[in-house]
Amino acid sequence: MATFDIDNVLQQAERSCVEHGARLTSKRKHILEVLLKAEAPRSAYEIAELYRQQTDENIPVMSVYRMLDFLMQNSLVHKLASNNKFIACAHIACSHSHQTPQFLICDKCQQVREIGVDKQLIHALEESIEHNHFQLNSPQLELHGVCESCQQHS
Amino acid sequence: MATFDIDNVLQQAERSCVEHGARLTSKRKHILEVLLKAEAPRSAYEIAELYRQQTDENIPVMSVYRMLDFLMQNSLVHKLASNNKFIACAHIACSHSHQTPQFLICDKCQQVREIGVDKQLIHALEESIEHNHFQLNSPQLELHGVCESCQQHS
DNA sequence: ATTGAAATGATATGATATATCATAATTTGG
DNA sequence: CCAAATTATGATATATCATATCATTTCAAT
Repeated sequence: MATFDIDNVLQQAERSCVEHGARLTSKRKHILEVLLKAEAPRSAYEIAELYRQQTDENIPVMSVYRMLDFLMQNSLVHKLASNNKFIACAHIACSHSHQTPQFLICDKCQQVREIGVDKQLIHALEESIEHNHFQLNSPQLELHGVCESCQQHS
Repeated sequence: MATFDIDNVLQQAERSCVEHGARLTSKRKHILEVLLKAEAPRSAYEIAELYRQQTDENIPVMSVYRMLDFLMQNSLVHKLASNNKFIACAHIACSHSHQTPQFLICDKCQQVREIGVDKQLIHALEESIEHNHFQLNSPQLELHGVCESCQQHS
């Protein structure tokens, strides 16, 4: 990852938090930065370790969980339920409003692509589900498979 | 649940295992029975506890995990990645071949419905994803929300 | 019966996550 | 500006989920 400008993304995150009256403290920002630099989803414990390496400061895992909660509430980070890891939102710097994320998780290299599935498709899925008299919270999809690069190198 | 005939389902499970040369031992069968009787998804530790209650026999959690693995390999049980719990397949007694399961998980009462999303829809979703040059393993969907009954009683 | 393979038990340990109370930092209202 | 209130973070303990590994038992096939 990190092909984008991390500083720019962080600034945008800052702006977005200010707008919502949320406090993006220095530590929370560092946690987000760790995830932005990571090439793959990380567990809370991995994040704590990376935080130590990158800031030379110790951080309790407890705090990491709390900061991740904050970041998730503000749509800056997503949790992948299928592997209990966390990932920075790929659309922080985008201007358009955030839609429900859909993830393609490569089971070989662990890299994740956050994609925008066709809205009509998602809408149809929602309809089909509401047919079952079920009220969706958020249709976050996590799809496991093999990414293009890993397909070639196998 | 348990509006269906558990014994019948167990017999069908037996038949299906024999066909595939898989050994549905007495303990494995009991584990499946525990899940068939449960009203909601259960964790491996909960299953071990229910097993004790229902058979008056102790069982190591290790063994439960192994037996769950077996049952999953034989499509008799599914794992819900989003909450680390297990559920009996809703289609064991159905004659038609098993398709990839789609789950509606109620975040209030924890009950789960295993639904058949429209095949065309799933197909379209798969296409859309393969457009991204991603090779799907299995499009198991876990969708969180509120079920009909809980919507009414809130 | 003997042997080999599969299943289960037993023990240890790793990995993920939450509860709770204490302390520190920040905001707010006078 | 200060005190109180709120929010954030630290520290400790413990719950919960899962795997590794080696020993023992069961079962099927000869």
